[in-house]
Amino acid sequence: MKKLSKSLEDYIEAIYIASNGKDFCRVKDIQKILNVSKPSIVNALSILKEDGLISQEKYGYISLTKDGERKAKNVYKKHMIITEFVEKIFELENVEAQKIACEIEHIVDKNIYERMEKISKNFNERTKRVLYGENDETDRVKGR
Amino acid sequence: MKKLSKSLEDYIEAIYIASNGKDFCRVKDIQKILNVSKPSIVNALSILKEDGLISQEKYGYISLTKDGERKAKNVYKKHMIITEFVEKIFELENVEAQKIACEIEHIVDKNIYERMEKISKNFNERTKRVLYGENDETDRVKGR
DNA sequence: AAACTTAATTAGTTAAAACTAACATTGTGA
DNA sequence: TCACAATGTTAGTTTTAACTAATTAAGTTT
Repeated sequence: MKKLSKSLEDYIEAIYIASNGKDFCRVKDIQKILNVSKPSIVNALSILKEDGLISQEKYGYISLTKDGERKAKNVYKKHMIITEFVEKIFELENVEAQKIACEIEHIVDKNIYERMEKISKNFNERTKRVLYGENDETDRVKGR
Repeated sequence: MKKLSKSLEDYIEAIYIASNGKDFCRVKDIQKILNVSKPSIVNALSILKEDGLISQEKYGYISLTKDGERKAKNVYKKHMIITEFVEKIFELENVEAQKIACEIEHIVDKNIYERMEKISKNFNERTKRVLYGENDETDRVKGR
């Protein structure tokens, strides 16, 4: 299965989110999520169709194929992991973190987002203090 | 001063690096750094010229203007900060970190890379242990 | 200084990803 | 049911950033 471009990753992720539990969505649902013109979407859909990641007949519902769903879930998971990581490590609002995740998700490979996941899983107040170099219990013990 | 596109940021950074202390460089020096064709470089130079960030006469040396140098230093500094951060937090080789930094540097804003800087400055073995959830002194004290 | 090599430029093309305007289809309310 | 609104598609354009091939200029060597 060949690699999708950044923008196609965004589209397939948006289709997944737009479907929201159901097994289909429509162009307008994607539009709400991505804020691009309908022709842009239609064009992207035609490529995803060629790649066998979605199916849709003219003027009809859009749905992910097995392959497409696998792909979409991957992208989405990555997105979630990165958002959480960015949110925690830089102390950002979710909305802000989302924005950054959107861009970073096309850059980082598995190795890295697995590390992000690990770090997030472990993250707490102390992590934050240690990270930003504020004093914590350990420092007091050592008399600094 | 208007914002440069990602690729122009890369070009101006490359010019800065290619100049390497001197106050000029040549197209071929940029080519070594960016691995793009000469026409691509020439085209980028024409835009940077229009924007008043570099000066060059035909077939001549390329040099940054005051504005251009300021801009270039900014981009370069950002690049260094991000590289260091990525290197430390994900335990990557410098080369790997560089690659990621190249892409991320066009995404993150001041607020974020200042946080990166802070984190890097403070980073040590203990930070790493805490981040990845391995036991350290504090844990032992607490008898976990 | 003529010939050759290296470097830079010009001209023209390509590809990705967006857009607008115009058109087609579907669905709904009067 | 027919008209209108909402949705989707087509066609054509624009922008950005790359490319190759061909040309021109500069620098070196003999």
